[in-house]
Amino acid sequence: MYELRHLATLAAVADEGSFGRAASRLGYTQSSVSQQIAVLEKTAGGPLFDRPGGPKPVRITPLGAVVLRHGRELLRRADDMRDGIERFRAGDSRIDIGTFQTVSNTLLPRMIRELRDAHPGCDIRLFEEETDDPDLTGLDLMFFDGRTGDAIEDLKLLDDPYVLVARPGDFPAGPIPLEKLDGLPLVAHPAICHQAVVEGFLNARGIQPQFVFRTEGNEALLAMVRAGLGAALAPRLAVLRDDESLALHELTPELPPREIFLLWQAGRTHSPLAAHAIELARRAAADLTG
Amino acid sequence: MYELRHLATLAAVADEGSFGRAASRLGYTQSSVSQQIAVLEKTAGGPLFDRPGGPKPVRITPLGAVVLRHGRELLRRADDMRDGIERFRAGDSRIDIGTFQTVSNTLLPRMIRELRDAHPGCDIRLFEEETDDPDLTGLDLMFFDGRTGDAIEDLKLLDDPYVLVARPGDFPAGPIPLEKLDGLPLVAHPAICHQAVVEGFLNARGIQPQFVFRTEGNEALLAMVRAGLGAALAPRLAVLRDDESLALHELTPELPPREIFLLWQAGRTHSPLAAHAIELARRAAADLTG
DNA sequence: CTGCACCATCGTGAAAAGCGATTGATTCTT
DNA sequence: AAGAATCAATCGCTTTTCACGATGGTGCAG
Repeated sequence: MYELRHLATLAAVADEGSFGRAASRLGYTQSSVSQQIAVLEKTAGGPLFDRPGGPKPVRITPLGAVVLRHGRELLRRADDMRDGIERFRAGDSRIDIGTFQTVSNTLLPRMIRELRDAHPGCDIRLFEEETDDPDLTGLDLMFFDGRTGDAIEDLKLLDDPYVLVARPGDFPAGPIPLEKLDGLPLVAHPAICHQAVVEGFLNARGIQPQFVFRTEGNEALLAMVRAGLGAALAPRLAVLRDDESLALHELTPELPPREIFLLWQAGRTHSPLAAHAIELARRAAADLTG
Repeated sequence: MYELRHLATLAAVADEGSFGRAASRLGYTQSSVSQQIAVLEKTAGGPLFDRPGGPKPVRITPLGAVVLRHGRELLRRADDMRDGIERFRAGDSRIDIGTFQTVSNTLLPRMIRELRDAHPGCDIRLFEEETDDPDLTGLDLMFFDGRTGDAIEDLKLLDDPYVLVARPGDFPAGPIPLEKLDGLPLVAHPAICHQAVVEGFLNARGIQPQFVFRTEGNEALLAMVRAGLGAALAPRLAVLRDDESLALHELTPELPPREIFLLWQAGRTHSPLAAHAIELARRAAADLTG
């Protein structure tokens, strides 16, 4: 088996025309270089250099030229490999992240910005999908509002409490008793993911709001509220900014908050980029709640 | 420094999904594979595989994937190198040979045929040049009618005696005394290389033939003899085949024979192809004289 | 012939490779 | 729930390789 170390020595000898000079260039002794070339010559099956003797430079043989040509190519590729690994370790690589709407509007922008600042050359790819059954294949990380299967590890980022969003004046200020929701016309997200959990919670208590409109789009949801179609039962973070045309009411007792997790395939060792992304997501979530 | 042996092990583990299976595939023990991967992981600066434990297969990490991708490329190139060296050693390569007319017509055809038979894939390139001062740069071997500089080694192939070529009946059969050449109208090669030596030899003895025509072309030379322009003073091998229209006469005393050598750059280690070519030339020359 | 520059070789010590046995962890089976 | 099975890590040990310094031989120049 040829080894890169020997090929590097071969190239140095060819460059320098002398075993001794090659040795000092590489930090070896002359005898070591001599032995390395001898090993290479045994492997190749013939002499790689002609040694004229005396102060004349050694000259590559035809066989040596063949080995040298391939060897230099190999050494160049090995350098490429070192570079590639170095860049990967520096975070200059790719990360694929799954997300969903609320996260895309709240956590993600800040996290992406910070990640790009820290790793200018990196390639961040986002996949937005609203589903009950997250598919992590091909993704390094995924935001999701719930825990899932056992081949998946998670980090809980934050609790996103449910609130009632209404037009100012429609409800008295302050928390609203849960029973008031019974029969109330509401707009809401489709009954998937955590929305289904919340509605199950209400049903279990005999509270049955009247869902008059469902949409995945947060903006559409709020527009319906402004239009007077009804109040919205939605997670707090779905209401992006302070908006004077909308009033937010806590509920009492509280509904089970939507829990937002960051998921990844169990047992996976993260790339530096992914590890950093997890930390940034954690910090962004802490800032959002705090 | 990364080593090819470790990269081969890495690839085997990635293929097999198991240290132990990779070990038996490569003829190592499991512990050896474990250590090799550990070395690679230290070099790369992080884990290359996730080990779930138990019968689950190990899985490559993102960092491992980077190393593996480059490693496979390196291993592929190393295989190419082995192939290249193997083919070279099998003689499946190139040889550049310098020659001149007489050799091209006598020794070379047989030698080339035998060389191609022995090395079907080889690339033989011929460079025909008539000169006093042979230039071996870029040539593996060169035929020449004389020894030359000190940076050149040679193998004497044969003596090519000078003969007088005439029309049948122009001279009595048998050897011709050298003095008969004095004043004789002759056709001959240009006075270069060994021809110059021969004419110097005649001059030193006060013999001055009358050179009525000179040409490099052997066929032209013989055609002039047939046409009756004069006899030809030429090396024996310049007269290719038995030809009833021509009579060959030895000379007495003999002229210094043209010596035909095979030359190469001094100290050079020959490729297998060149070594074989030398041997074939030697044998062909022996057959020609014997 | 002597000095010089150069490579090969030898002996030695250190490092690495490789192996067998054992341990510890995890999963599958019963 | 307990045991069997699978698998990687680790330890102690031997063998091989690596690297070094010293020495010797060789071709060349003064």
